[in-house]
Amino acid sequence: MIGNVNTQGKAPIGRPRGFDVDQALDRAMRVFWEQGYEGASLADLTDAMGISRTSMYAAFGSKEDLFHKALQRYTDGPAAYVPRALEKPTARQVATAFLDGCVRATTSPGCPAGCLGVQGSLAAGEAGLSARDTLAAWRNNGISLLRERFQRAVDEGDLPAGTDPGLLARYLMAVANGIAVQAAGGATRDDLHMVADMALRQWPPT
Amino acid sequence: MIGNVNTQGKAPIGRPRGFDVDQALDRAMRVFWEQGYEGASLADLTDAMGISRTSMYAAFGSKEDLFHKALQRYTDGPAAYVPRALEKPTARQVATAFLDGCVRATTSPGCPAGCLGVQGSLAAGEAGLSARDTLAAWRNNGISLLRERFQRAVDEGDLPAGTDPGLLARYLMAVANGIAVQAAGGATRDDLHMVADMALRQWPPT
DNA sequence: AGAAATCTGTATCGATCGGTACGGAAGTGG
DNA sequence: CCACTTCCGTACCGATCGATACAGATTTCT
Repeated sequence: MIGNVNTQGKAPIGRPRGFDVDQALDRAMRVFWEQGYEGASLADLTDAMGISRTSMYAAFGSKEDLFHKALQRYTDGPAAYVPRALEKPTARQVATAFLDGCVRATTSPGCPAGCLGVQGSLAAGEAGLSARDTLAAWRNNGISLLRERFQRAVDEGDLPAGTDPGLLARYLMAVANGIAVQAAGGATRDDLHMVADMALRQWPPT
Repeated sequence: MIGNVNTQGKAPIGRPRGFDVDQALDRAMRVFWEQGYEGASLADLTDAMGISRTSMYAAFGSKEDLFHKALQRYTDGPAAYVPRALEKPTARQVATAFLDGCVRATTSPGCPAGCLGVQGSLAAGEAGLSARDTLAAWRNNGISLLRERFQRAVDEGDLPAGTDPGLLARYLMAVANGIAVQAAGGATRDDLHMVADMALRQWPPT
């Protein structure tokens, strides 16, 4: 009855879904974020989502599918600071906004500490290998986005000629990942903000 | 029959152990390193150690005890670059040796990629909470060691007066953790060495 | 030799894992 | 009304989880 408005005009035939898919996905994202892919059991997930196993499988396919959809939601939600940072006018502002967004996202009150893209599945047994590889690709994609943005900055003269955009991108991502690890270990937002500032102190002059 | 030499002179009564404790612990450390605490099952561990479940429980107590002993072995082995770095004469050399050792340890051929202290249990379900907290404390202890060393450097005039040793320490640990995450995702040693160099480019002047 | 102590392999424990079969409930179309 | 479609709760699947009971094997001490 909730949240399944059919934009085609007609209501879908059959019994309507009894829960809000987006809300359930949000709850699942939190659980994966906090406990990791392997550490989150079906019982943990369905309890948090407020639905039964059957409903979860019918709506999302499998635990792995659910994880992928939760990661997509994470990308569009808590990790939306990444595309926003890429739009900043200068490379320095991109870097600053990226690390600032990372600090905020990994220390956000009411959300699990750390980054789903890091702690979701960093090392895993056989059951979690797929999730691990998915997250590694997710992080590498972030590096690629930063590299392309910094390449553009070099082409535009915003960064000095001869600057290695790939190195800047990997450096920033490494610092962000380190901030995420520290956040997962309980570091405060102020602590990590100072770390981010320090990491940018030697940014190439414009 | 192997490797249980009694340093007290007398052999212990009862049937002697049929395997080398240190070697078995080394194998277990590798499994935890590669698969994480929750991702490493008893079957994975005992298969790698070459012993039965019973022998493992008799010799090490429990999975959690085994993990603690494996972490201690990791501290004394692959992570021994930390105390070595702390002994360097200047703060800059400490920082350089620390990050260099981190890059080497997290990209060592024949060893799992990444750092056991990070990926052993970063996010976990109920079963892995103890391991997660243990590793967070382990990383925080590393920060404390660095901070104390940098405080000494400030006192000795090796670092400029007014330098925040705690910030330097947390910054270095964050970079090291980020390097470990990148290594777990497949970054090469050369990639990460350049990242480490860049992270030190703005180190306070001596 | 015989008692005592320790180690090892098998076989198993109850609990939980991810995933599913099935039937009734609840909505649509005619 | 009725046929049809879909959702949901229960109950259950085989497999695996960490951990253990037990008996036989192997060693030291007396």
